[in-house]
Amino acid sequence: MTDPEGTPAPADVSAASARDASGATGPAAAKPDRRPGGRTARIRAQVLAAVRGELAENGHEGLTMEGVATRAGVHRATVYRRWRDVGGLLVDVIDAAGEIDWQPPDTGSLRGDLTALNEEIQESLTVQPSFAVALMAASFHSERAARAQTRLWEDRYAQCEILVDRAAGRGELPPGQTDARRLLLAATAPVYHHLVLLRAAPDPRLPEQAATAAVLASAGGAFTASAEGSP
Amino acid sequence: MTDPEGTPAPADVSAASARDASGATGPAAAKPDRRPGGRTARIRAQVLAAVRGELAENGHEGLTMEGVATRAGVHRATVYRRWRDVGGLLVDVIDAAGEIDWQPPDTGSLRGDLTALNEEIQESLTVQPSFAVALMAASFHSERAARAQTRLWEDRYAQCEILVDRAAGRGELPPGQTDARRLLLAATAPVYHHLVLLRAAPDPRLPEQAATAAVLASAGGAFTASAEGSP
DNA sequence: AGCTTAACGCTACACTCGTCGCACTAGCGC
DNA sequence: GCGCTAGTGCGACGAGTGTAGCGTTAAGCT
Repeated sequence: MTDPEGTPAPADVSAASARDASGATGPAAAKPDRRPGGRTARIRAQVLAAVRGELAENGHEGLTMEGVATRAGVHRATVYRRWRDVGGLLVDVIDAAGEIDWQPPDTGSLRGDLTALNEEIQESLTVQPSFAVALMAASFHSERAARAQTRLWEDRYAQCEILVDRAAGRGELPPGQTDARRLLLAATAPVYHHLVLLRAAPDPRLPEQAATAAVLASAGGAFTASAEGSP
Repeated sequence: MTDPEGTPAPADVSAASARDASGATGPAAAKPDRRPGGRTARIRAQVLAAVRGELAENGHEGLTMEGVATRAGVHRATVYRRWRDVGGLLVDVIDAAGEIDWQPPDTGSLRGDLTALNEEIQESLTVQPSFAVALMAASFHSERAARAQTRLWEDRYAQCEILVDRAAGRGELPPGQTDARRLLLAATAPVYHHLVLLRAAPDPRLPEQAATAAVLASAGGAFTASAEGSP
């Protein structure tokens, strides 16, 4: 009961149909899709729609396996077999959302880019229902949800490194290799911190102010590898 | 089932004995402590010790009401009556930890203070068992735990504002009223973000680097009220 | 010491959660 | 069309969760 996903093998049921682009693991290629035909696909669509509906009505608190199954018109056992737990449902919903084609903002200035990025983050944490908040809540119970959350943010940050490259090309950053990851972390973390940990009301000026602070810090050489903190 | 603490009145059972210093609310004063005598206090001590023990052994996942009751040698119903849910237990444990006598660091420089503060935060999120992580997990399920978490961090940040005041007195900050809260947020948020959301391994240099970045940003006037973002 | 009653122990109950075995439906290949 | 079987529906079960009623214990007060 302490480790809900201790068994490694039978957990790829939903991953088989959802995650095909990044199927770099071995067993995924050996068993790509046994029977992806009409009924299976239809049930998956019904269940994912039910997850979205439940999330919209009851929030991430009211997202229960039985509620999803009832709303989808599917038996509980089917949902348990294919998605295992709430984290698996959320992972599949997010993967199915197809946000791989997300692009970081490009406003012409580093400060503008970071501000736009922060506004996106603030909205993703504020909008109802918030998949980001639901995934965070689930990540404390489901290891798969935790990995999905880490992967999601990791991909986003990797994509956002181009913002720093572009800024360096425009000469907005001081000479020396700036650590893009630390700059992005400093710029975006306050928004997340303010909304999730402090649970304060969203401040419409915070995205810009956090971005400005990060730009100023980088102008001071806080994120350059030639600074003092690196051996 | 969707709202475990919809009833407002009977939720102050544990608050009666735990929260006496900040009893600014009305009903707390009307019924301060009906019978705080030997048995009640002893059972509370046993239960809170059991919570700490369960947390240390099984983590915040394995923290269940029945496990706590069994370990404390107390009946389940008693734990349910006095603490209502897991969030109530955590709230009481944290209140009982007596962290009112916590003092922000004083190293002689703003950067040193913020670095020391960040190292404390990093340790509190890294140490096993981490009450901070457990409280975060519980805050997604229990409204009382969420409020306790907000209150805890709010108090900490309020106490830390003295760091900014001292730095201003030493002339480390630019002229103009600096927003202490935003400075602290910018300094501390990256550590939390890095460990919780990105779930990355603790970086021993991150506390110092985040503190340095915040100091540089404040030197650039990012947190002064006379800057552009304030009407 | 004796009385009052808040608080605890105990039993029983209803309910949810997650799993298992079996029957059956419907893709898929022939 | 016709088998084969992956996938689903169904019912039942065990374990865990939370509540209610009632008897018992012991704290607080005179």
